[in-house]
Amino acid sequence: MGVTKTDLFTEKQNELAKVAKVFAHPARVAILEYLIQANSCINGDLVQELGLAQATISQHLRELKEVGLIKGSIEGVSVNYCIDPIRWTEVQNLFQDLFSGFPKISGCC
Amino acid sequence: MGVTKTDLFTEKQNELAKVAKVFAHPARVAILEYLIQANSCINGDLVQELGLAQATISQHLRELKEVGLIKGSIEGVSVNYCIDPIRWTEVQNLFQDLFSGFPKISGCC
DNA sequence: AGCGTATATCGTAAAAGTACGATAGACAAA
DNA sequence: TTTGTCTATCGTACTTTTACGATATACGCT
Repeated sequence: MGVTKTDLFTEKQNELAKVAKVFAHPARVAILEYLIQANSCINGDLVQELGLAQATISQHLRELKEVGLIKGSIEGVSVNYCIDPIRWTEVQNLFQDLFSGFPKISGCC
Repeated sequence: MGVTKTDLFTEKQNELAKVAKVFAHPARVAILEYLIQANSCINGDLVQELGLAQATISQHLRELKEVGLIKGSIEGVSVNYCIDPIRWTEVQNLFQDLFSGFPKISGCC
């Protein structure tokens, strides 16, 4: 995207935006869902599952890893990826805070 | 971004990604938070509050409107924006479904 | 050592996002 | 009607994202 003026916003707003960016691509959502039901997976699984090129999957995995939602452990030739439960809950709370901040009662427009 | 191969993914994955994209910018998060605490606001309020150009705010408001999270009603010269409670809950559930799908017990890596 | 498998990284083309000035349209007040 | 105010849209410059082929690296096996 273009330049984002992060200095205009609070740390929490920037953090939420950064995490949301990771959810903002169906491939990464699909990877997370696959990880949830399979518990763990390797890059190759996802190439089969999603039909994207290996390089593309690797790139998505890196972005998921960068925000801490997943972590990988080397298992011989391959790398085993899985969800980080601590970070997962952390991120869940981040969204929860925003969503629950809105009182459904306040009818307006 | 580049081209996203939406046809490779489920409708729900694409929908979640599309909504997440809206949260993926701190300005839009800030707008939503402002709307939550103020109940409603106009474009001009946000220009003051956020320090972005009027055209930029308008652009962000449009994206929020396009996914249905907010709606605006014309009020004389200005437009009153507020959160759509129905859509808000809908989106909340979309994220909730993903987050709650992961059973915290499954230790792995 | 040599081969096959698995992954990460580099480089790149195409597309989308961000921000803003300039402009246009709509309304209220003078 | 003219002026001032508020908002949306257009056009544009710049940045980031997406996807993939090509390549490099690392490991296990023979």
